Amino acid sequence: MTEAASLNRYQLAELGALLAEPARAAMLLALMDGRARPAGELARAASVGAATASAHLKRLLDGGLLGVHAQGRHRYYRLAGDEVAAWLEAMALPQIARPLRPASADAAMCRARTCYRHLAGALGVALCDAWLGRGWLHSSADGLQLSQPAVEALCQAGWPEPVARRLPQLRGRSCLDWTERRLHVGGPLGVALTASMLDLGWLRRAERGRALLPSADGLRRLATLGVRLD
Amino acid sequence: MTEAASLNRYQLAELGALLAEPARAAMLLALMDGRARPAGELARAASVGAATASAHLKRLLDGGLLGVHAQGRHRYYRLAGDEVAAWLEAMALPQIARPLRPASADAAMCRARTCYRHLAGALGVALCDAWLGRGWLHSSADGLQLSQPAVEALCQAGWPEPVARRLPQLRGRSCLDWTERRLHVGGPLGVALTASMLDLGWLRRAERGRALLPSADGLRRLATLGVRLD
DNA sequence: GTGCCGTTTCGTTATGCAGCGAAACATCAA
DNA sequence: TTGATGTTTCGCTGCATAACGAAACGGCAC
Repeated sequence: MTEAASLNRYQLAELGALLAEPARAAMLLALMDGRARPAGELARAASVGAATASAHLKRLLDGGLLGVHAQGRHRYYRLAGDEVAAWLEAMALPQIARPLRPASADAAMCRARTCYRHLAGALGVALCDAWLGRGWLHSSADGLQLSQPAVEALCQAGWPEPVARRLPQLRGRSCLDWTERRLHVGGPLGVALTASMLDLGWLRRAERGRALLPSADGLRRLATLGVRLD
Repeated sequence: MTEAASLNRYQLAELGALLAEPARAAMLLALMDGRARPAGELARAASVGAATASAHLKRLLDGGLLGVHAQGRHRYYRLAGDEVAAWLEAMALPQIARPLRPASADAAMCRARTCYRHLAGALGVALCDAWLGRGWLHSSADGLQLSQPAVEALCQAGWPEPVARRLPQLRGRSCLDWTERRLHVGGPLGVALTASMLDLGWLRRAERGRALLPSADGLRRLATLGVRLD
């Protein structure tokens, strides 16, 4: 059976239908940076009324693509999980778009961005390569793991010690980077690393979109950890 | 801009809409093994009339997902290229399907299958790993290349010499395997290797679907080339 | 030539669904 | 309490399009 190991025609069509509306596509794209957003903001992002947006969000929720948590009179929607983010990333990858229309490459996005909630782009790939090369990351059956020497080095570089000490307990998932076509660190480990770098001010989020902007200090610190951008 | 480096909401919706119809999804799934099929056969695969199928095929063609070549009174449709196949593979990957419905894993598909026109699954990954380990494959900026010692070994194992001699001129593309989550050899090199293994009878296509069945002889020969299935 | 077959085009019908406004519901701030 | 704000539900209209049958257009065989 062609579809035995993956989706059958109805499941595939159902997923396609969820993307088939520009309003829903816009909402999903707006959520790809991993932040949760209230319904009204998503309605504005999609340029539709509140009632329409609500209906679309319900469909995406029922389809398993979104999660939601209520807080006061707001309902915050987010992508349902890392798999959904990875899937969307793959869906929206430029290779297939290129023949349709040349994609305008955004330099900052190529350099560093969030892939859902972890670091991707040239910087993410450089980090993964460098640390694998130094033996700071090793891959086992259940994913990537940080070694003890890496923890020491992170502390040296200014990482808060209690946070660094917990990192080896987290598992990383290698995640294919669509602009670089090489692997970077995702999963709980990738998320934790990225969160710390944001906290430390080595990176900050762009006002809009998924780009991450490394600070001068951040680049210096990363260089001492073997991570260099050409 | 969120979508700067990839698709905007309209392009994403357009692609979604192409998948959103079970009939079109069925046609695409039927073409994922890389073979070209006439319109009538696709109509039957999708369980719709000839007129309806023709309209769907036109939409997929205009959308850039299919290619076509006429031969006599038949028109043979095929996926537009490797990127489309890879994109569909990503669309239909089981991770996102799992929460919707547990996917029934097909043992033969997991072991060996076509990823569009090249070998994927456990066997494809094993081949890639083994040959990279032996230095028979090396990766350069523009992809994977077969080394001369590998050519000699292939000839030893029964590969037709003129074919084997041409292999180092072909470039391979490393392709992420969705069941194994590791890389295998795609691109022109992967296609050529797979075609030869089919010609040699080391593999044969399953009657239906994308599974590839290795013969006892094929497994023996592959083992002499370092490729082993656990 | 004539008939057969695979395919596309045309014309038609019917259905699914996106969109909005109005109203209901919930939460927060006076 | 009352009013303001964020969100969902309901009812409605209009449009896009999937489906089929009939007919037209090719290529092939006799």
